[in-house]
Amino acid sequence: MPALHHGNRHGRSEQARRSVLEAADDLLAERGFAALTVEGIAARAGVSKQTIYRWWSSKVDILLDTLADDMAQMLTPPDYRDLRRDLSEHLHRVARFLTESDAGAVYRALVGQAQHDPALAARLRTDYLSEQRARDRLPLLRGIERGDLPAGTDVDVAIDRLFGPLYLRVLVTGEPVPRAFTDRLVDAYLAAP
Amino acid sequence: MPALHHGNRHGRSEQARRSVLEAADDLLAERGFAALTVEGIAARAGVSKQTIYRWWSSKVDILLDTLADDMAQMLTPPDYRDLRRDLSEHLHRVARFLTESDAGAVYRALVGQAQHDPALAARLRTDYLSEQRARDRLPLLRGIERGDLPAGTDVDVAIDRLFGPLYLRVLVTGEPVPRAFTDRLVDAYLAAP
Amino acid sequence: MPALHHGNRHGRSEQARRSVLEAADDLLAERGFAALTVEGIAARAGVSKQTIYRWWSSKVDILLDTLADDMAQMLTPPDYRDLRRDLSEHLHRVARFLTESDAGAVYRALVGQAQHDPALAARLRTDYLSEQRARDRLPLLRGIERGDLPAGTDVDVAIDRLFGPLYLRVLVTGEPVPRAFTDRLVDAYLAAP
Amino acid sequence: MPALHHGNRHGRSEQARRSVLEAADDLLAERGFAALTVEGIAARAGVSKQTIYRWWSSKVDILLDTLADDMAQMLTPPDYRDLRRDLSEHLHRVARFLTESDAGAVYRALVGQAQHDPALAARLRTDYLSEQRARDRLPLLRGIERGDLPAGTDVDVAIDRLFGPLYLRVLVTGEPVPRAFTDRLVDAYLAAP
DNA sequence: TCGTAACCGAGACGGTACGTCCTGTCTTGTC
DNA sequence: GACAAGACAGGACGTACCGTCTCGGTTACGA
Repeated sequence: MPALHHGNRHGRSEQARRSVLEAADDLLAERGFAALTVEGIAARAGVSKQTIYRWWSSKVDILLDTLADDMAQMLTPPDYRDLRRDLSEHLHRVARFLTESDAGAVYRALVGQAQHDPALAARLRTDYLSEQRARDRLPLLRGIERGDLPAGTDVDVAIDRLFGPLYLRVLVTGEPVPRAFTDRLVDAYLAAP
Repeated sequence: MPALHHGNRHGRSEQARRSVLEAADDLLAERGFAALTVEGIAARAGVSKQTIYRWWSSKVDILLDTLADDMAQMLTPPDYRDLRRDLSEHLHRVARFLTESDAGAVYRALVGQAQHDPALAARLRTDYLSEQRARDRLPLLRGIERGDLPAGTDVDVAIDRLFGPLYLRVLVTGEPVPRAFTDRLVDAYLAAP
Repeated sequence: MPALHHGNRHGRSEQARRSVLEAADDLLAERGFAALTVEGIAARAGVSKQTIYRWWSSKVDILLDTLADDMAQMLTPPDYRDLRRDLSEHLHRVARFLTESDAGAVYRALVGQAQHDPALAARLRTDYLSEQRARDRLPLLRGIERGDLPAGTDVDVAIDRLFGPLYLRVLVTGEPVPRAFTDRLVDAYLAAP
Repeated sequence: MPALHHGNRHGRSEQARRSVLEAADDLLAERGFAALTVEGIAARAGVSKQTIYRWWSSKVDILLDTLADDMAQMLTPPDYRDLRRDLSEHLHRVARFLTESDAGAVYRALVGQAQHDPALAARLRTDYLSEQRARDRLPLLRGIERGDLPAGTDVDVAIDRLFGPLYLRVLVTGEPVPRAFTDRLVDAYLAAP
């Protein structure tokens, strides 16, 4: 394993890749998406622009790369074998991811940018949101299996009802999303699933 | 009354103002937010860049201006003296506004941009979203007054539950928002208000 | 007699005219020709741009106006009935006009600008330089009349020989033009007229 | 030796440099200094504005660059071992340079602009005029060495007397500068050196 | 062991849009 | 009818990034 190298015939430099992703993350957190430029990332990462364009197509592409691992890691729902608790915990984690984590800031920036860029929107959906949707379904599917939810439950509508209000606050109104709020959404859902 | 004039000490040219707003609207619809430039708007509107910068601070500022009238006009909830029908109709109109109208495209672009620009986010909230929130409250307040809803109903949470799933589809997943979906949200809310 | 008025049916405002000429002069002296703008003159003079364009065609036109009186006044050669003294004194005065006076600064700016603007060059020659040339001829013509110079003396070449070195220093090399230098030119000319 | 390349870490593109200088020269000759713009030069040269600003600070800076070679080449005095002939020929060449050559047009434009711009004036003097002055001194120094001129001759005043009338005609009066005129200046100088 | 291929940094290149400044024209209402 | 005020279309300014390109240096396999 070549560990850290500065370029050779055997593949890209892992060091350069990490520097770029970290620089992009840092600059996004420090200055925001609007002030994020490929030139800035290159300078911060100590990397040439060419190296960036060799491996990524744009600053958005870099951000998508930084997101890949984090989402699966942070947003996999727990399994307490208790529907209410599973939902409550998962919603709370999603809320914290979106509002407090660096990865959440990247996510919000990408969802924002997707409003201007249909190609990004499509890519986000196929590569990221569909996987997240699959994770979000898990607690509900387990609930159906256990008989805590009726067999015919429309899981997708359930997810829209549970997570929609959360996204509304995060993306539109900017209101905080405390646990009391997410728990109330769970209550409302369970009262009329 | 000076009606249409060409700009003098007594104020700006109404003709120039309208040309700019229309040009911005058209270009957004035709090419999208990313391809929208102040230079392009100026050229399309037959107006100098200086005139644009005299009255607006950025392309975002222009778009905010195009939005002002449309929102109040398109998104005022009807009053059928029937809570279910009021909510159903209003949600449906909001859904159509967001997904089908030119003004909705402007709105989505601005919400997207607000993810990158806290100042825009703040301005959107104080100048636009709070007014819309006030309009959204009306059917529910009337329902409470009529006794169709309990006196202690938390109207804001109700709005989050009713509209959140809609925004999730529009801004994130890109799924369509048919009337069947919005009606289902109304059903779920009324089943456990 | 309308004395000072603010614009009316009785003709142009003398106050506005003076303000503009003074403002132009001051700004040229303070900031130089390059930083001189019609807008700046208007602001400094407390006059509208329209008023300037009503009476002058450009900033150059204003400067020409400021020059008109000064040149005749400052550059009329004295008559001591002594060729050497007349020439010495006149050359010295021209040198001081060009290097030390505000009007000289205007003159240098206009000669500079005339290198870029053939119309200005033509106007300078017909309206200003020809009159100055006529004044410069006077001491020599009087010298011929008195018999101090040969009858066939080429007065124009004489003027070129006497004043050319002076202009070379003022316009090109930037060297000072002390009286010793101008007197030396007179000596050289009189030694071989 | 990389000869012609397209610009990289090892230096600028010689092709871009030449294109810019030629374009500036052509445009000055065609339309004059006032109509010369950096944008116009960039467009004509097929070069981006950024490339121009990377290497030159203004259109004046470009023109200075075009002048460098031409002056030394066109204005080096000949050596016929004959003072009168050397001076006559050199003056005539300078006159033709100033009035007929493209480089002379550039020179006149720069001297004109130097009236508005002290920094340019200083740069012209240190980088160009002093070298030219050195060349202008050569015939006179050789004349002194040969004994054709007195040992104590003030060479600088001699140059002012010989060239001043020429510059007066070129820069101020616009009169032609035929060989008869320059020869007459030589005669006058040699009659009273 | 040395050539060679892939990757690296550096940075110049042609472009596009930015936001500012000034030009010269115009319109309005006052004096 | 001249004036102050100032909005207007136009266009050049100088700057910031974009995405592409070429260069010379570094690394490590394979001939």
